[in-house]
Amino acid sequence: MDDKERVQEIIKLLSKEHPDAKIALQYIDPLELLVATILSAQSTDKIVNKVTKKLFKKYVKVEDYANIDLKELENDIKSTGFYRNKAKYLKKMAQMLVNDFNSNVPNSMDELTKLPGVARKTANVVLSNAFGIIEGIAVDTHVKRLAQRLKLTTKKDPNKIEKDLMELVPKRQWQNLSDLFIFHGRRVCKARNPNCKECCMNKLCPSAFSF
DNA sequence: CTCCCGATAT
DNA sequence: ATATCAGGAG
Repeated sequence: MDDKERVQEIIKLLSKEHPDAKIALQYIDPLELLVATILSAQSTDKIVNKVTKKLFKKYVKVEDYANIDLKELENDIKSTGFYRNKAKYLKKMAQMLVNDFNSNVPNSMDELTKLPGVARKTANVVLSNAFGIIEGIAVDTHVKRLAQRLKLTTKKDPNKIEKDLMELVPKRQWQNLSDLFIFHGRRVCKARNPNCKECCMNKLCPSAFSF
């Protein structure tokens, strides 16, 4: 069986195991999702959701981020880590949204990736989940790790991994693939001590039991 | 490539 | 103690 057939079997098995696989970040509009996704870098959805619960009551409009004192914003997001960079990105991003995008979150890859702190991963998450627009596959640390272990790619660069996956999987499954890999990566195919014994697709994985 | 960085699991 | 967590910029 070639890789295209193998990945279809993988998706089938993962869908059965994780029928609830979908984004775990809490948000009610594109701005909230954009902010939550930026905060999620090298953090967990659990921590981000805890932070945004308070954050989204205090910051409702882009102007609220654009006008805030940087130190205060840093303090509000501190527990997500990388808080100085993230605060700087959020404020500059909000200023750009006000100045160049009429205070709205844009809905195209080109426009989103112009924003400070937003590259393809964040843009893909916002486009697909907030706007229903599929332009690519969100390759985060989990998608990267699983794609490599399953040998669906030989690349290291997330953008190249995204390209390989896009050629391997039909567009209608791009979103689901990302969600399934993230769920499975958190629960079973963990970075440390992956649970190959309990993994539903260990027969399809070249790396199974090799850790 | 390095740097950013607190919270959590092992 | 240390690796890792829904990354991106310089």
